[in-house]
Amino acid sequence: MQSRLINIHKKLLKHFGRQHWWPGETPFEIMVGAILTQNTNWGNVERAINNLKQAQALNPQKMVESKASNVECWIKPSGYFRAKTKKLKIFCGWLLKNGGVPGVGGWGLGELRRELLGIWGIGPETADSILCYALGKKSFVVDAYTVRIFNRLGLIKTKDYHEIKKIFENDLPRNLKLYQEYHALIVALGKNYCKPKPACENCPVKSLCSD
DNA sequence: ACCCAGGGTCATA
DNA sequence: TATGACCATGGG
Repeated sequence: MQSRLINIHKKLLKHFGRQHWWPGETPFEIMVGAILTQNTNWGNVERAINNLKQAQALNPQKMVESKASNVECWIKPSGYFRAKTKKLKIFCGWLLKNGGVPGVGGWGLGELRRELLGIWGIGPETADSILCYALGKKSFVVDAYTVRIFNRLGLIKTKDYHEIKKIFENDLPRNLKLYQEYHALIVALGKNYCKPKPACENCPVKSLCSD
C-alpha cells in the first residue's frame, strides 16, 4: 500500500503541479477559510473573506465583538451564514481565551486536536485543515473527495474518517509538505475528474493513478 | 430545473 | 451505529 499512495501522489503532482495550499495569507485567515468552506465552493468563500478584509474584520477580536447580523452580512456569500457566524464567534472566543494563534500554536498535536474537536462547529476535517495548513502540524486531512476517490480505486473500503486518516498517516512518510500537497492534489483531482454522478466507468482517475 | 460544493450538528430508530 | 433533515449561497 505504501508504494501505491506515494506513487499516486507522484503522478498527481506531475499532472496537476504544485497547488501551494492553503490559499490564504495568514494562519488566522486559513482558519476562517477552513470553517467557511464547509460544504461550500471555494469561490464563495473568497468573496466572504474579501468582505471581511474590506470591513477590517478579519481578526479574532473583531469577530467576537461584531454584531452577529454584521458578520452574517459579511460572510453571506459562503452560505449557511447564520450557522457559520455562530461557528466563527465560538471558535474565535476559544482562540482568544487561549492566547490567539501563537498561544495555540505551541500546543502538542494530540492535545490541540482534541481541543479543536471539542469546539462546536469544528469537525474532523476542519480541525485537520486548521492543524495542517494554519499551524503546520502533521495531521493528514481527509475529505469527501478522498473517501470517494480511494474507494473507487479499490484501495480502501471504508468511509470512516479516522480509519482513512490512519491509513494515510501510517503509510506516508511523516512529512508536513507531503501532507499539505497530497490533500490539495486530491481536491484538484476530485474537482476535475471525480464527480459523484455519474460514477464513470472509464474514470480518468483510474488511468491517472494506475501504475 | 437540477446538481454540486474543500462539513457539522442534531434528532430519531 | 446509521440514516435523514437542516443549514444557504452561487456556479455549471
